[in-house]
Amino acid sequence: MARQATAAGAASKRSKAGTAAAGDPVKRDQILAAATRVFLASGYGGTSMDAIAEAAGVSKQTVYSHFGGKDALFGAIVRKKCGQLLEPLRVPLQTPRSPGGDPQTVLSGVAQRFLELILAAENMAHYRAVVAESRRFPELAEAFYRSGPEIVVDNLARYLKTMDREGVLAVAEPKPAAQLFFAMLRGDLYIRRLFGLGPAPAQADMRRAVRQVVRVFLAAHAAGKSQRG
Amino acid sequence: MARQATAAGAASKRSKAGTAAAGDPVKRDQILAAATRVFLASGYGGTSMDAIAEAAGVSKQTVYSHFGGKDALFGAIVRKKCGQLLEPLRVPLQTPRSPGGDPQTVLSGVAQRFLELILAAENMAHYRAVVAESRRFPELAEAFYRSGPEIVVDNLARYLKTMDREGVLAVAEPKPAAQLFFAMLRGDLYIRRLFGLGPAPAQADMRRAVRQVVRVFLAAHAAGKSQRG
DNA sequence: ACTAGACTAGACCGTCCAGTCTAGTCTATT
DNA sequence: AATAGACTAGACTGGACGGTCTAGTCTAGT
Repeated sequence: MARQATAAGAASKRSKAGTAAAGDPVKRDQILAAATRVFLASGYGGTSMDAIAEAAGVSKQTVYSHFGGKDALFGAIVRKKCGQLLEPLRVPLQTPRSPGGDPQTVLSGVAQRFLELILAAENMAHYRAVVAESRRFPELAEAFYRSGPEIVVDNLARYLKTMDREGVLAVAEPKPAAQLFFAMLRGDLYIRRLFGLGPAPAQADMRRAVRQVVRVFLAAHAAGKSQRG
Repeated sequence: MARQATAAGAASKRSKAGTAAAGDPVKRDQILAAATRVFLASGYGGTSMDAIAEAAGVSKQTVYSHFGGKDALFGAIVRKKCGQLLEPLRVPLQTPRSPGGDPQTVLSGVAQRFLELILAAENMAHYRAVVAESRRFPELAEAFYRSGPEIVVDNLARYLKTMDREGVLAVAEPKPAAQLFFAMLRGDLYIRRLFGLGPAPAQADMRRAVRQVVRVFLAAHAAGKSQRG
């Protein structure tokens, strides 16, 4: 554990040389990629450092040089995936009062993308790992929440607020409404998948779920209603 | 692992003697209770058989005599908790068209009980354990789903079907509607708790969530609407 | 040619742990 | 008193694993 200082220090110092050839960062990415695969497939406890080194095609010592130890490596891969989580969701709400989108279209798009995201095998595994280790690594659980659910909700809440202001929808409390919207999408399709029951849902299943959720949400927030939440 | 036959056989045979004094089932329950505590607190991988034996105040060998090994013991405690899951929910829908319950009251009751149930620390831990080990023990994940989410949904779906038939609500597809209802309750309150963020929610938070969910659900299924789901 | 630093292969250490085994205790039946 | 069966305490085995260490290779810059 004290060893990491050596390697980390050396690594950050080495960047002075402009040698674009092989070296540090490539190996690092190899390890990160392999570790992601193995950790997400077998969980923290079920993964050995030997297995990671082998999967990365790298010596064990190299793993320890780049990352300090098992905990740190696990943390690194979880955080990295957290950072990538929302990439597919950065599109929709840049256009809050855009011309080409009535609420139903916008919400359907968000819902569809969100559903695809959370049902993707890799993200399921990520979620499972975070939940499983939320006791051992509470910071990771928090990081996940902040970089996933929270951001997504805030984005939608902002959109809903705008729609409310413009009289298109009636959303007295945008944040709880947005939370509910995404909660609805973590429905049966999701928990069945989380438990590994049955095959991956078909596109048709997902579209049906999206339609249902959007329909219910719009029914509750049709303009003119005075509801909160 | 082959050893369990000996003990199990002996145990089942011994029941001929009517000796109500100490003996088998008491120890068994001690072990089960302790194992539940330790497993749910530390997860499968983080729990040692020595720890369980000590927590149960029992010799290690006794643990192995009653249950065949670690896997079997874990399976036993998870299944047992699955069986107990729904006890607090067996009350509500015995009265589908009862006199004293408009849908809002009935649904609020169901929602409140469900929310209390899934937010209880012990059940959270149970859920976390099942999710974490759903790869290693897929049968347990399935058992959980069948004895938890599925039953609850079917109950509510039956109720909604009745309400639809009587024209009190408009629920074209009872089962998806019921699934959505419970999905809404697994909202922000729930995932924050699942990740161990923040303190246990106050009663007021829960009541607010229940109100929101019931309001949205009823808005979408008000009698007269022709919606599906 | 020399050197420095990243890398490899794999031996190695200490620890933890599932599961087994032994020796002995306690209780109840016969 | 003798016996049988459940239990206890704890030593023990075998293997897995996190992490360290050694010896040596390969590549670049000097």
